[in-house]
Parts: sequence; C-alpha cells; structure tokens
Amino acid sequence: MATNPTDLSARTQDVLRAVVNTFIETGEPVGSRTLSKKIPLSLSPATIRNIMSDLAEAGFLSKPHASAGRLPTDLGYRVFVDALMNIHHITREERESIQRSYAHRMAQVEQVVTQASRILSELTQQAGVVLLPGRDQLFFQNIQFIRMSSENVLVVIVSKSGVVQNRVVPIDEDLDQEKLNRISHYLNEEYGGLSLREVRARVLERMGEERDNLDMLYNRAGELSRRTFLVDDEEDDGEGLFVDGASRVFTQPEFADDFEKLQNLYQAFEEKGKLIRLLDGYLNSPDLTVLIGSENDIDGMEDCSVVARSYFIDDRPLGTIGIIGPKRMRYDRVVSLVEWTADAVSHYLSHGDHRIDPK
Amino acid sequence: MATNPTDLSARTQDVLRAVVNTFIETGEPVGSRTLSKKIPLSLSPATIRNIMSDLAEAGFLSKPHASAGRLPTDLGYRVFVDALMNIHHITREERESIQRSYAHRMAQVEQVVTQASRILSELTQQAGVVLLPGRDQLFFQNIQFIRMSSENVLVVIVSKSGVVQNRVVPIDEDLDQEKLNRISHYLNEEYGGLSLREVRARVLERMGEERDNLDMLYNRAGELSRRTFLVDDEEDDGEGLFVDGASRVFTQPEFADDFEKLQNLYQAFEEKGKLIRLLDGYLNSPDLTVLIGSENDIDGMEDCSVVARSYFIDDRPLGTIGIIGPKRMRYDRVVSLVEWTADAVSHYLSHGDHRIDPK
DNA sequence: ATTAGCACTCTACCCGAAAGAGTGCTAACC
DNA sequence: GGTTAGCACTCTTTCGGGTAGAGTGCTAAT
Repeated sequence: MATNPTDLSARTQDVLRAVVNTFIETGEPVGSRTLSKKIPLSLSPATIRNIMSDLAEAGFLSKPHASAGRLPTDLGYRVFVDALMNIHHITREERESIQRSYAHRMAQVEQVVTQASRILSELTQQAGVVLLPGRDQLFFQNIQFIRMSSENVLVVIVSKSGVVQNRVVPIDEDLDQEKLNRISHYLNEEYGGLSLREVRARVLERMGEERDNLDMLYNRAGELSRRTFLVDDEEDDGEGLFVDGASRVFTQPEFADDFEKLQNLYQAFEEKGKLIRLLDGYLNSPDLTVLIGSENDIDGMEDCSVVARSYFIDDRPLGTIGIIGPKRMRYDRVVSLVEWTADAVSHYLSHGDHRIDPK
Repeated sequence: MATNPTDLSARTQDVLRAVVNTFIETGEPVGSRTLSKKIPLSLSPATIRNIMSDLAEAGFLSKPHASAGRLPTDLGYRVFVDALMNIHHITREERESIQRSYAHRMAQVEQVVTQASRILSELTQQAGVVLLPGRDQLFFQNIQFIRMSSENVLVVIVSKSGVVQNRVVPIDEDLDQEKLNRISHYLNEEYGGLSLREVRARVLERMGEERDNLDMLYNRAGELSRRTFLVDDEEDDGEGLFVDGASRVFTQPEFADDFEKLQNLYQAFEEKGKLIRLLDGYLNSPDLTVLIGSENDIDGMEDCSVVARSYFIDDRPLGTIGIIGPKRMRYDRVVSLVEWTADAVSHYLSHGDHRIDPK
C-alpha cells in the first residue's frame, strides 16, 4: 500500500506538504479547490484531485467520508516530518523566554528540568513532560544517615548530578547520630563513583559477608545499606515523570466533541508508567524523537504525538524532555523548541550558565 | 427569600429529602408524579406540587425550565446535609479496604496520607485530596547538612512527625562533611522542639548577631541556617497538596455535555493554590467540613462539593484529607468514609497501628 | 386541606428538505 | 499524455416543523 516516499515526484510532495500544512492550520479536511489556490504551482482543482487520489492510495492521505476533503494519515505526517517540513527557526522572543527562566541559579536537576518543561508547555500550549534521571543515570556521590527516631533512620543519597533521594528505613537497634555519621563516612569511601544500580547490585552481592566479620560498624553499615537499596523498583508509580499543562491538550478542539476520547486521553496521562517506559526507550539517543499517533502504543494517546529529546550532563544522558500534543501540531515550531530547550538544559546542567547562542 | 429550614413542617422536610435523594440517585430533575410514588406518606402529585412550589419559593429547589421537574439548589443540599440526611454507616468491606492499605508499616507521613487519599478516591469514585503538613504544623527535630559540591550544601530537615524536607543552599567557602556535621549538631541543640515557623522567625531575628561573634563555627551556622530558612513561601506552587483520581470527577455525567465546564474544572484542579488555601482554612477544626457548590469560591468548581476533615498526630492538627466530587454525590456515604479515614489516619500516625474499631 | 382535571409550556426527537462541499469520472483540450 | 472543464453523485450539516412526552400551575370540586 505505502509507496516509498522518495518515489514521489516533486510536485506530489508539494501537494502533500500543502495538505499537511493547511490541515494543521485549519483542522478541517482539505479540499482540492482550497489547495489549488494555496499552491504556488498553478494547478487546477481537478489535477490536484488526481494527485491527492494517488497520495490516498499510497497511504499518505485519508478522507473522513466519501465527499469530504483529505487529511494526513499517521504515515502522511511521518513523511511530512521526516522529509517535507520546512525547518522553523526559534524566534528571539522564544529564546529569551526560555533563557529568562534560568535567571536565578537552580541547584537541583529536578528544578531545572521541571522549570524547562513548564516553559515548553507554555510556549507550545501543549503538555510538557520530563523524564527525571533514574537509577541507571545517577552516580553515587554521597550517602548520609539521619536519625529520625529509635526505630527509623532517614537515608539521603546525593548523586553526582545533584539529584537527591530520600528513603526511610527501619532499624532494629537505636543508633545515635554519631554512629550514623561514621557509617555514612565508611559507605561513602566504599561506593563513590558507581551508578546507583551498581551500588545496589554490589550491596546485594555482599549480603551475608558480614556474618563472618567481627567489626560491628561494618556489619551495621551492611545491614543499613541493604535495607536502603533493597526497595524494589518504584519507577512505575509515576515518581520519575513530571507532566505540566496537560489541560492544554484537553482543550484542543480535536477532543472537544468526543468524550470517550477525552476521558481515555486523561487516563493515559494519569497512568504514567507507560509514558515512562516510552521515554526511557529513547534515553540514549542523542537525536530528537518524534512519535506520531499510534507510533506510541499508549492506549488513549492514538491521536497525540510526542516530541522528545534527551538532556545530558557532560555528555552523559540523564533523562528526556519534550511535549505531548495532538497529532495536528506545528511540528516545525515544536521540534525546534524542544531541540533548543534540551540543548539549553544540557548546557545549563553541564556548565552552570545558560547558553546564549542557539545551535 | 430563604426561609429558616426549621420552619419547615415535617412533611415538607420529607419531600425535600426525597427530592434530594432521588436527584442524587438519578441525576434527572424530579417530578411530582415520581415523588408521590416514592414517599411513604401517600400524597397525590398535586399536593406534592404545592409543597414543591413552596420549597422552590423558599430557595431550596429550582427547576431547569418551566415544565421540568425540580432539583436542589445549593441551599437545598445544605439543609439536606445539615439536617435531613440519614446517616450511613461505613460497611465492613469499606473498613477492611481501608485497613488493608495499612498492612505494611509506612514511616513517612506523606506516604500514609497519600495512600489514604488514594483509597478514598477509589471507594468514592471521586477525587481524593490531601493537604500535607505545612510550616506551622511541623516541629523541628533534626537538621543535617550534606556536602554536595564546593558550592552547594544539601539541607535536610526532619520534623517530629516524620516529615522530611530538602533544600539546596549555596555556600561561599567549601566546608567538608566533618565541619557540616558539627554545625548540624550545634543547630539541633539550638532549635529542638520549635515549629518550623518559629525556627524561621528566630533565625531571621538573629541576623547580624554573629558579626560581633568571633567563633567561626557559630557564624557559619548562622549563615547557613539563614540561607536555609530565608526561602519565601513555596506553599502556593502546589507543593503542599496531593490530588488523586481527579479523572474520576471528570467522567461524571454532569460534565459530559459541557466542555466549557469540564475545562474550567480541569484548570481548577491544576491550579492548586486556591485549593490549598481553602483546605488550610479548616485545618484547626476538629469537625468534618462539607462545602457545597459555590460555597467553595474556586472558579470552575461551582458544581462540585468538598468533603474534608483534618488529620492529627497526638491531637495536633497536621493537615486535611478529603474528597472533591460533583454536588450530586452520596453525601451520606462520603461523609462517613471521610470521617472514618481521617480517624484512621490520625490513629495510625499517633499510635502506629491501624484502628480496629470504627468510632 | 386535599385532590382531580385540564390547559399550557417547554423539551426532545424524528423527519424531510435543502444547501453546501467535495469527489470521481468522462470527455475535451493543448 | 498530461491537464482541465463539466457534471452527476454522495455525504454531511442545517433548519424547520410537527409530534410526543413530561410536568407544571391553576381552578374547581371534594
């Protein structure tokens, strides 16, 4: 069914591009008459009809019903984004608006990226999403134990990139802060520089080793770190994902007349596990990812596209930032915004200042 | 316009109660015919019509249009909830479902209450909300400084009730962990037992005092704690509020045919500041609060009611837990569920086990 | 005070007609 | 052979009218 896009003649490509552009602009199926006016090449509606008919047959266009205009299929959007779209340069206003949000120094990665996603959502009028760094991306820098009560100890783990994690673990015997400090000190020597996943693996590996050891401190450190890292994956419960401005997507006209869709979409946003896995899959790619319609296989998001890009600290991928919006979005604009924002975030995280020059 | 509800004859009250009950059940305006069948007293539709007409004049009922049945006004609901409603006892299934969620020990207050709100949302099929403890509710127990880099220090504040707060503050000169531990130790002696608000006040009060002091440690402690507590109120940006299952409210039929309302409602949920202030206002009340329709003056929530109750730790109010749903809700059931859940949470927080006996 | 009866009002629904938009095909044109 | 004009056809949207149904409000009888 689907022809190779490169087979298409230049003129056919022009038509496809025009269809997608006007559909994105108006939201209405595009007719041959409208197009013939819009296209620089002067072609009659009838000719356009022939071309559109070819495009429909090739799977790039579809029509909602027999006597309506045409609109892009997912594949049509795909070709558009990959080959047909005019690149759009980020405007000065947009750039400044992003930079302004970095005016004051932010120390925690979470702050930086959630702020960036907020701006992104604001500028695109769509949902901003950020995948926060996970166990694989974080490198152990510092662990500290803080006494909460005779039964519980608070564990604080600081990673190299400045991400902080808290956990409460129960203890069997009361330990005063002085002892806890010594344990912290010991573990810091031990695990410095490893990723949290590696630390976890090593901790579990060593289980039982202490039994043969007579040094109490060593034993307690082992016990505590085991309890700290034994907690199983909490990644699926939404911890690792931040979403801002989802309501902007709901207010888009495409969902206004279909409650069913609207509700499914809402639930898709609320259940963050799938989104996390999706974004995580593109974590190591340095390129921008565009997923159109059902290319993301999240139920309820068939009519949405995802534009995302990883952010880095010193060339190490930390997480992913992007937007989610209706398939009918200004890809040219969104792509450049996401790209630039991810760059800015990476630069800020790596060098501590905001990037002045785009690209 | 509005007559004092106590003026109403017993029979009139019966009619009002029946109207509210059937409207809650069916969602359709209630006609005189339907009521005459539903009410134990055998009254003809015509009589009912007279009574309903009186109730409408008194402001308890209204009709969507001239030839439709009647439905309760906000005031009508108010009277219903305050005086007319039959109390509903929580069922064993419900109780067990709540208790089951406390099966494993949770150490952090946030975990306990968010979990409770999740269950509440599940059971009522409405949005569960929790106001988390704020600066006034938290009492200083332990502060700890953790070195992140030569420029930043992580401050961890543990409160008596087990709430943990993180903050990153910049430092002018590098301090090793050993020094930081000493500073922590010093401040812990100093501020133990005060509320975080008081600590903050005292810290700010002491500004400048150090200048005259030659003890470097003392000076650094002052500087660090000032930087820690100087941050202005972040309470409005949604930090203090947890909402679960908001989508359940959106799927209620009352919003299904009005996008305008649906969108406003969505935005009302997203902008958490107003909700926080609202719930905070009832924080010190030991009683359950029911706010009907426009009694909460949050834009977009005119058609919703809030049922909330504070939770306590050892008789000290910490925060508020409750639900938000459409005005047309099973108040009897929701009220008892919220009440019981708040009790259970308080009991759990205070005594560490779950309450077996209701009330 | 209660009730039966009845006229009246308003909504919801169905139906059909007409308008509009756009296609697909055929035949003519360059 | 590609391009175009013309035209019949299809499908959707919109509007009006007509009707059924639900429920009220009033009046008069009980």
